[in-house]
Amino acid sequence: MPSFKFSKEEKLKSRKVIQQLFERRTSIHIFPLRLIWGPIEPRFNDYPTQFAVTVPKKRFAKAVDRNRIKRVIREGYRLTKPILNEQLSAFDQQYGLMFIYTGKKKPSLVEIEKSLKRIRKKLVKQLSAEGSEDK
RNA sequence: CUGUAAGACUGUUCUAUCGUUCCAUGCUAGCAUUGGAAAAGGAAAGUCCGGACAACGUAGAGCAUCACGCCAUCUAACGGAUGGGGUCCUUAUUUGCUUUAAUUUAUUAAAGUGAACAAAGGAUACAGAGAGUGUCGCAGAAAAUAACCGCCAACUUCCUCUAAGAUUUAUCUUAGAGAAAAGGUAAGGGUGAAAAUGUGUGGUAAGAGCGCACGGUGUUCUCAGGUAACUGAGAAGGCGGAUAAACCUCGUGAGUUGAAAUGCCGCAUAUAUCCUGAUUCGUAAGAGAUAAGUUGCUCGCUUAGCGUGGAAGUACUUUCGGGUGCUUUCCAUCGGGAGGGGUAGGCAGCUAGAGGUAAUCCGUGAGGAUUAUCCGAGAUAAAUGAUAGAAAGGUAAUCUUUUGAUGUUGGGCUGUAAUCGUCGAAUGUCAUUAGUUUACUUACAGAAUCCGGCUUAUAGGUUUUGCAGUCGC
RNA sequence: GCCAAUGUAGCUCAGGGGUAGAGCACUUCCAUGGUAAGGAAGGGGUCGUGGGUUCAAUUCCCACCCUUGGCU
Repeated sequence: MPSFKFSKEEKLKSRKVIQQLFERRTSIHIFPLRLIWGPIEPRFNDYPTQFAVTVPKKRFAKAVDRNRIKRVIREGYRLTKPILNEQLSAFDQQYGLMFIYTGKKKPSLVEIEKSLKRIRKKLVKQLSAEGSEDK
C-alpha cells in the first residue's frame, strides 16, 4: 500500500536551493505547468524529492484563486507522488521540484494529473540520459 | 397580495475514502499509532481614522508642521455612533404687488414677481468675512468705501435776458425767466452666479431707511424656557457682496516608528577599522577622566550547569569634571567613500480579550451595570483541502394541474329587420397555484499581533419601515 | 505585512479655479512625371469613476477604481 502522506519534510523551503534551481534553468513545460528541477546538495533528509508551488500574482489577483490553484496542484502531486518517488529513488540523489502554474483559467484536478504524468515521464527520461552520460 | 426604495439579520447540510496544521496520548526519543463535538469572515478586503502593546526619544516656554471645529451624551479613544439645535432644498398651502384678458366695475382667470408659517421628506466639513491680505473670467455704466449715462435747478456761485428802484448815467440792488462749468441724487440702465435690506406708502427740486407699516438680517441689554447649542418676548441702536474644501485668525489636540516592533538562544572582531565632508560643544588641544564593582567577558565539555582564567574596558551601576538659569539629560551626531564579514534558523511576543451568549435592571438612544455560562484558528515558500455520493434552496425548460383574463369556432336562451346581450362547451394565448422530469447553479471572498469604527464587494433566504397598485370587509 | 507615486487626444507629455494645449501620428488640399521631405487647412477629449465646496472644478476636498514603484 503506497503512502499518500505529504509532510513538512517534503516541502522545498530553502531560499538558497530555490535560487540554485532558477540559475540552473533546467525546466520541463507541459501545459499548464512548468517544472523547474535540479539536484539538492547537500541533501536535507531521506526523501528523494522536495516540492514547491507558485502561482503568479499578475494573472490571479485574488488570494482565493491563488490558494485554490495551489491546493489543487498540491493534491495532484500528492496522489501521483508514490510512483515518482519509486522511480527517482534509483538515482540515489535528492531533487528539488518547483512548479509554476502558467495557465490563465482555474484548473481541474484531472488536467493537473494529466500534466503531472507527462512531466514525470519526461523527467525520468532526462535523468536516465544524464546518468548514462556520467558512466 | 404584488411591485418598489432603504435598513437589519442570515450566509447550504450530511456520509465515505485519501491528506494538511495544531493539541492530547504512546513509546524505541523522532518516529509510529490512536483520538479530537479543534481549524477563515461579515466583510478576514481597502489600509481611511482611533487605540492597546513594544522600542527609541522627550523639562518648560517658544517656533514650525499636521489634523479637527453647532451642542450634549456614549466610548479606552476617535475624524465614529446616538439624541438635539441651526441653515438650505423639494412638495403642498396662504398672501402682497404688477401686467394682460373678461365682464357683474370690483371681482374672476392666467402669467410674472416678492414674502410667510406649520407639516412631511431630504441634504448639511455647520468656528470666524464686523482683524488683515488676495481673487471675482465673459457680459455689464459699475464687481467693492461705485458714479459712466441719466434725473434735478430748491440752496450757493457765475453768465445771459426782462422788469422795477437808486444814483456816481453805466454801475449797483431787488424780483422773475433761461442755461449748467461747479453742485445735489442714487429711483431707472436688464448684464450677470451676485448690483448695495424686500414690498407698499408718505415725502422731495429730483431722490434716497429720509419717515412710516409689514417683513428680512446682525449687534447690545433685560426677562422667560433649555444642561447646552439655541428658542420666544421686549427695548435700544444698525443694515454697501461672495469666497476660509484661497492665504489666514481663534480654539482644541498631536513625539517617531510599527509585531518583518522587540527580547532571548545560536552564528558572530561587526555602531569593527581607515579616509573624508557637514553640524554641535570647546579659547585651544581636541571629542571626557579616574577608580571600584557586576549575574558581564575568555577557554574547555552536547544542553542545563560545572570548572578555569583575570588580559582588555564594548555594556551596565556608582563617583568626579565640562556645557546648560535649574532639574532631567548630553559629552558627540549625521552623511559619502574604501574595506571586510555574517544571517535569512529556533523560542518568546501569539492569542482569555475594552471576548461571546442569555436573563434582569437603568437610559428616548448610542450604550452601561449585575448575574450565570462558554472559550471554539495560530500558519510562517505560509495549514484549514481533494474525490465520489446524497440532501436542501434557487433559475430555466417540458409535461400535468388550480384559478383568472382574453381571442376564435359552432350551439342554447331572451329578443330583433339586423348588429347586440347572456349561458355553458371545444380550442389557442397570457398570468397564476401545486406537482413531475431534465439541465444548470449555490454569492462576495482567505486569518498573519490584537481590538473599536469607517468605506467598498455580496447569489439566495428571513424580516422591519415607507411609497404605489389591485382585491375583499 | 507596510508605504508611496501616477491616471489629460491613437502615442509621449504640458496645463494647478474662468469655454483644454504642444510634438509625433491621422484626414483633405497644394507642390512633384510620381513618392518622401516641405507648405496650407481640418478632425479627434465623459481630463480614471462617483459625490461635495464654489456663480463656475481638469484644477480644491472626500470616497472608490486602475496602473506603476519602493521597503522587507
